[in-house]
Amino acid sequence: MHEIDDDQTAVLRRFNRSYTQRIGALDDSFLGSGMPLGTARVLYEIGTGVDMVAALRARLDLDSGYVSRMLRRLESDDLVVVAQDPADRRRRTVALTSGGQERWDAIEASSGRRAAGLMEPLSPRQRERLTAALREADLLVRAATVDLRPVDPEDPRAVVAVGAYVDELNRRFSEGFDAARATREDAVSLRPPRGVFLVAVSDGDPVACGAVRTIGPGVAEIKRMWVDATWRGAGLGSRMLRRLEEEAARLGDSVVRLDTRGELSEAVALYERAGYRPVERYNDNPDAGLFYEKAL
Amino acid sequence: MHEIDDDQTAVLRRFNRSYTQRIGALDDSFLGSGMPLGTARVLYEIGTGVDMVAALRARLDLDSGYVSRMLRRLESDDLVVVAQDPADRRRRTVALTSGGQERWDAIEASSGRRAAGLMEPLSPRQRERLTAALREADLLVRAATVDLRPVDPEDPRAVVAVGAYVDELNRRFSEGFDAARATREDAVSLRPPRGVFLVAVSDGDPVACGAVRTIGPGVAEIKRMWVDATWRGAGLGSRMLRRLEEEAARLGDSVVRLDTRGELSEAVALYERAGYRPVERYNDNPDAGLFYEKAL
DNA sequence: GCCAATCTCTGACTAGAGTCAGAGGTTATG
DNA sequence: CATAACCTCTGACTCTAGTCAGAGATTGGC
Repeated sequence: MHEIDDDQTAVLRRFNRSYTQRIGALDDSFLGSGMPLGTARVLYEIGTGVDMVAALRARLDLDSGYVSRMLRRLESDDLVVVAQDPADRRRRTVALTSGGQERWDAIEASSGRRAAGLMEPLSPRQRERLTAALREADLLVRAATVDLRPVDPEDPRAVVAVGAYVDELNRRFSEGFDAARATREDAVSLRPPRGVFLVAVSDGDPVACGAVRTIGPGVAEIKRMWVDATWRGAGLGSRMLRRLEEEAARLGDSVVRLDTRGELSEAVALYERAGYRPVERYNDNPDAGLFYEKAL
Repeated sequence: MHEIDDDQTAVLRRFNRSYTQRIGALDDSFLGSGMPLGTARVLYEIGTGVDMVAALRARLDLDSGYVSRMLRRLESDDLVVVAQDPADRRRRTVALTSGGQERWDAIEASSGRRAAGLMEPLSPRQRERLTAALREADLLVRAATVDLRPVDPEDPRAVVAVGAYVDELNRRFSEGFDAARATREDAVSLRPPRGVFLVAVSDGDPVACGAVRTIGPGVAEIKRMWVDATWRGAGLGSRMLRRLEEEAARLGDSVVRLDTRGELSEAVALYERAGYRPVERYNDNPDAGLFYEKAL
């Protein structure tokens, strides 16, 4: 790996210190709502559309008993209603009551006011600088902390990612790719022991995917490379590619191939940067025009 | 005031959310130390050189009883020694023991490792982008959250600030300005009811200062404008100037004057941007070559 | 149709963070 | 030199956050 500069970690740590001391106080806007922070966070998530208790727990990474108790409190304050999910009666759904919605709006407004208050002392130009810096830092911090995890091609997150991938191909080439067919195909070849499907998940949402499978003795092929449009430029593609190569090695392969097409210029640039070299057509994929190979 | 863009607060809030969820975990490095976060923070501050219990309390903004208890715990773990301050025996001093220093080093190292771990997935170029963005954000966030507060010219913070101001003049012009004399003069004219002395304090340290005093019927004069070199470019100077003008108005003045010299180009630019216009020499300050005035 | 797995809930805890009221010694001030 | 102001400490609390063990209802897989 590349060495990490001490100055860089120092900047991060310095920022962390000043930030938690100052803006960390933004969290207190939750406190201004008169309920404990944990409870307010739960209410907030419900307001943003999380409608299953299990999803809530996964999102906030909390103990089930703890969440249950907080929901009970919110219920007795008449801010949410919890009901049985008719589809699976073990599960429970949550929703804001009208009073809960009001409270949510109030939290939202107060949080916005605090953010505005923080920026208030700055001149318009400085605000723009701060906003730009935070936007950049946000993208990179998020990108650095997504985890690439192997999932089954039929896992909901994989299905969503492939759906987005196919949508994009259709938007760009309008040639009628079919997401359901893609998933059916993937289910055959892109799972152990012949292949691996990886998704990059951030806040529970898939933001990138990629897969690899063995197509011949010692030869692997990379498929389904996709990065969400808002996440490009943060190095997610190359990270995914690197991980897929590791997976190929683990499958026992020493050569990696892939097909793509010239119009996907970001992808092509990514592959070439990563050391892939053009080769002759090695399959009969009618949608592909360019073929690449790399020896591991 | 200027309107604050909703998009800008949205960026700030989005950043805040992703940040506290991800890097906020940097704080856990304190937790890895086996002691509660509060206690670890206290130990950390002592290690950075805070040597008075009172300073510690002010710095972390904690209840005196609470700090006392944490110190007791650190003492019983043989990490710090608390002793009476001989100069003022109500006060107590704190220092790390050798064991405490070891522990501090360990916390420091682990915190650095975590920061490095966060950056590890990023490519060198992305790391540079992240570092630059955080550096910029840090400066602006700090600048936005300093508070400008009126203090007595003999307040230690004012004395330190004036000292830095005089040092800088001496470095740039080497004409033997004298800090002690400056403070003596300020103590006469730059305190209520005739004048006001403002310091910008960040983390307990003065990072900018400025003062205003009435020098004639309806006429105020601005003095001691200084911004710490590492804090320039964050709008602290114009904020200070604006506040001083408000103070002048409060003193009942409607015209503000000031003197400076052409070599102080940043200062001159600041004044001109703020609407100050050159006027004839209005005093006999031998160190000044330029004179400005603004009607409020 | 049984058994294991899943989801949610309750009860019983622990530990950390922080507040408040005063006691006791010490120093500035008129 | 009395008195107010100051600094630190102890005791007695409150509130949150979070954990753990199981009970009860429900569902999926063989």
